[in-house]
Amino acid sequence: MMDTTTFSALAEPTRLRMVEVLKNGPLSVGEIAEQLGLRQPQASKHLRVLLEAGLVEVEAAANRRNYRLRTEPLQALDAWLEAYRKMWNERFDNLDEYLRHLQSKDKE
Amino acid sequence: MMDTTTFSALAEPTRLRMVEVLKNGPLSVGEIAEQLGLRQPQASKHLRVLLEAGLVEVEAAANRRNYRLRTEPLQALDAWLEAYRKMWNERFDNLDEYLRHLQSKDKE
DNA sequence: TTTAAATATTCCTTGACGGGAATATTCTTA
DNA sequence: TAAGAATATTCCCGTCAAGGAATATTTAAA
Repeated sequence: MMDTTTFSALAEPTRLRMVEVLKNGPLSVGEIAEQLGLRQPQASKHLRVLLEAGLVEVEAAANRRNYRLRTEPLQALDAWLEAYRKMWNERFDNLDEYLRHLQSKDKE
Repeated sequence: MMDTTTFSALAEPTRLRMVEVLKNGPLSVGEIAEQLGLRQPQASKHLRVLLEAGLVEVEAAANRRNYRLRTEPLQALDAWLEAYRKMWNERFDNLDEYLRHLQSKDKE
């Protein structure tokens, strides 16, 4: 069963934006705060949550701390979704079948 | 940009379990409550959140209300993940490339 | 070694969320 | 129409998360 940690972390709009910004590559706290219009302490606090959720990792570089996105939790999410993908594919197949049915009737 | 509603709804363990149980098909409130060991009011309350998040839909059948999983929000999640799938595929490609590199060195 | 920049942490307050218990609502059936 | 089953809602309470402000910590540079 899927753990809710990833969902909780991403349920906060600011943190979701952080993840999206980090998609383009690692950034320092200051850069993240600037891009999102946050005060530095709030940026640090949210990054801490993301860190504890395993969604980011840190690398200290001199004065700065660079945060990089980790894909593992997202891959887990992806795997969790697998079971549900079957659902909508299945439904699409049904629709597809129905459309074929209509079409064959059309020929008559 | 992805909406956080789906994440919020799934961040609650009980609601996540509800979604997973509903994967097998629609269930009434009472059935859901029973399967998850919940009191009926709590089940109704959580189902309301899922309903407002668009993760389930209801169909009234006599005395009962049958809740069915809706895949749209999950499909949106799936689409959102697409951008990140590229990341880990890319990384895998790099590893792959590296292994090929090692192998070609091996031949020397 | 003092100063300054970058980042993390703490304290405080407020608002949202979840559970429990009781009650209201809806629909069926006698 | 009254009674009962299934479900929804309300009220209360405790907890927790998030923002603001201030401060601590770490590291570089003068």
